[in-house]
Parts: sequence; C-alpha cells; structure tokens
Amino acid sequence: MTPIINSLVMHFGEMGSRWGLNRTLGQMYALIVLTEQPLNADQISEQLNISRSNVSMGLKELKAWNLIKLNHIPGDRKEYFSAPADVWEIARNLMIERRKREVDPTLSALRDVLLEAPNSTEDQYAQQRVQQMHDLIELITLWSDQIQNMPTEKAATLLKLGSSLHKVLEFKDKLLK
Amino acid sequence: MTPIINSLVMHFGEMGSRWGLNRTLGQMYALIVLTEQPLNADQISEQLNISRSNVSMGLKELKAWNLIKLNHIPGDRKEYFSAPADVWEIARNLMIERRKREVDPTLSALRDVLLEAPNSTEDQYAQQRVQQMHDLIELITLWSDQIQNMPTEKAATLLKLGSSLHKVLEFKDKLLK
DNA sequence: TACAATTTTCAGAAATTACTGAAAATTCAA
DNA sequence: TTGAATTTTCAGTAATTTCTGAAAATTGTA
Repeated sequence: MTPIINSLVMHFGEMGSRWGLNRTLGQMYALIVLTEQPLNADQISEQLNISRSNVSMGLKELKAWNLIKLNHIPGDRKEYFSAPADVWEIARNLMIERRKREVDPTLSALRDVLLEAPNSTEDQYAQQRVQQMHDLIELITLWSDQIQNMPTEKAATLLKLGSSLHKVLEFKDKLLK
Repeated sequence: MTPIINSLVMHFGEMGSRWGLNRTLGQMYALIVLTEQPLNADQISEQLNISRSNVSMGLKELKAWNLIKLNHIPGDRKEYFSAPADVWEIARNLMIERRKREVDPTLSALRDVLLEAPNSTEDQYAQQRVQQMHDLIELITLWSDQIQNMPTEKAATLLKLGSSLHKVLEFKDKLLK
C-alpha cells in the first residue's frame, strides 16, 4: 500500500464506525475501492493485518450491502472483489441499505402507533408528534426514492442545480401541472 | 409512561445505536419528544430506569446536538428539558450534527489527498477515485446546505414536490438563468 | 467420486463502548 | 458568605461488539 492509500484506508477505518459499518469494514472497502485490480481475501487479510476469517465476514457484509462485485481470474480458483466503477452506484446502494436498516423499521413502528386508539391525553399528544415525524420521514424517503430511481446521469444533473435550488420554488406551480 | 409511549421509547432505544447516538440517548430523546411537559433529570432517570449520572451525560450529548431546550419552572431550581415544537427543526439539527461528524472530516481528508503529488500508477488511480467521491459528497452537502438554510415553510413546500421531482429537470434551463 | 483448495462458521478471547456510584463542582437562596 | 440542592465528572465495572483460530462446509478439477 502506498502512503496515500494507507492514509485513506486508515481514515475510512475511523469513519466506518460512525457510518453503519465498523472499522474493519471501512478499511476493507476503502482498500477495494482505491485499488484498480480486484483483490482476493488473502490479499486483503495481508494488507490490512486482519485475520482471514474476519475478511470472510467482512466480505459477507459488503455483499449484503451490494457494495462489491465478484470477479474471477482465469486459471485461479480464488474469488476476487472490486467496487463498482461508478461512485454514484456505490452511494445509491449505501443509501438503500442504510434506509432499510435505519428508516424503514421506524416508519413502520410509527404507523403501528398511529393505528392505536389513544387512552389518555398523553397518548393524544404523543400520537400527534408521531404523526409529524411520520409525515416528515415519508416525505424524505419519497424524495430519495425518486433520486435513487433516476439513472446516474439524471441524478447528477439534478444535484448540480445546487445553489439554484431555491429557484425551483418559483416554478412550483408549473411543475405541479 | 403509557404503553404507547413505552413502546416508542423502546423502539427509539433500539434505533439509537443505528443512528449516531446510543440506546440510552435514543430512549431519552424519545421520552422528551413525546412528553408534552418538560422533564427534569430525575424524572427521566426514574422513568427509564437509568442512573442519574447516565442521564446527566445523555443530556450533555443532547445539548451538544442542539436537540433539547432548557426550561425553568418558577420556584423550582431543577432544570427541565423539552424538544423543539417543530419536527423540522429537530431533523435539521440532527442533519447538521451528523454531517459535522460523518461527512466533513472525510471531505477534508479527501481534499488533503488531492493536494499530494502521486508517486505511482496506484496513486494515480486512487486519486481519481478520490476525486469522484469528493465531487459527489460536495454536491450532496451543497444541496443539504440549501435545504437547511430554508425556513421550514419553504423546505416543506420543496419536499412536497415529491413525485414531480423528475419534472424539475425539464425546467433546468430556466432555473439556471 | 475423491481430494486439495478455498471459503464460511462459530465459540471463546480481546477490544471497545456504555453505565454506575461516589465524590467533586456548581448554583442559588437566605 | 454559607450550605443545601442540584448537576457534573470520572474511575471502575458491566455490557456489547468485534476479532481470531480451529474446525466444518463448500467448491471445482482430475
């Protein structure tokens, strides 16, 4: 590993735990993303000084997150892993998976509560707050759905509107037609 | 605690660890958000079966996240805490703080790497990937800046465009003028 | 089918994170 | 100022999460 790659691997290791992953997973993924050639489990294990079994578990996670692609090298039985070439695809899959874990269960818990009959003033107040949260979260997920379902090209164009975002409001009526 | 409030407190406890918080913090904040009257530390400690010192640390965190408001009751020396009335304000502060912890350090690490001279083909490839990540993250933060700086009213209107989001693209040119 | 190469699983160990009680610090009314 | 009420800190403990080595399972080829 070059010093540059090493420093990034370390950084994403630190960050890994702040994102839904963990240190090792962050390091592994950084290494895979930053390396042009697909890597096999032994190479990862060796470069990161991590046990082979830990790598195996990490790869399993990364597969579950849809963050890695499996490659084969002719005449070699080992499995080689690489990251999608398009960072947008990576971001999209990350979002999808985080939402599945962090948002969807809450949305469903909130819905359950809204179906119950309130037995007290406290419940009434609580339900009112739950309703607000529910509506907000639903709105945000609706949005991210839209962006996630756009091809990379379109999403990029949209995001690049950037600082003119407030102008969108001026066109609200036309948009809604 | 009513059964409804209790089940939500439990749920947000579970979720707490998946978001940047932790179990106790999730429970504490759920209780505060869902209770109409401001609560003092002893009440929280008692309702959640958590030590007084743990509550103190939790409140400190919640203050750092800007998620609670301090109230005083005349003739009572204790401090009482409540959540903002506007869930958008809560969401905004949550975003701001998460970004500070989860995104900003990475953006700065990526920038550092881009300033270095590549010493090898590996570095060149890595830097190219870093550039892509950097641009994407910057774009996303620019957006969230825009939304965060809007008053709740405007943000709500914008988000409610929802399913007509793709139409925004058709107006791209007008918007950019 | 047999077997060597490779990957996965999992119980226990190691590391990290969260929680507690006791003591220290702060606050405020008299 | 004093001292009771309240909040904060922090060292040690408890709980949780992550990691490892050894063994089991799977894979692919001869």
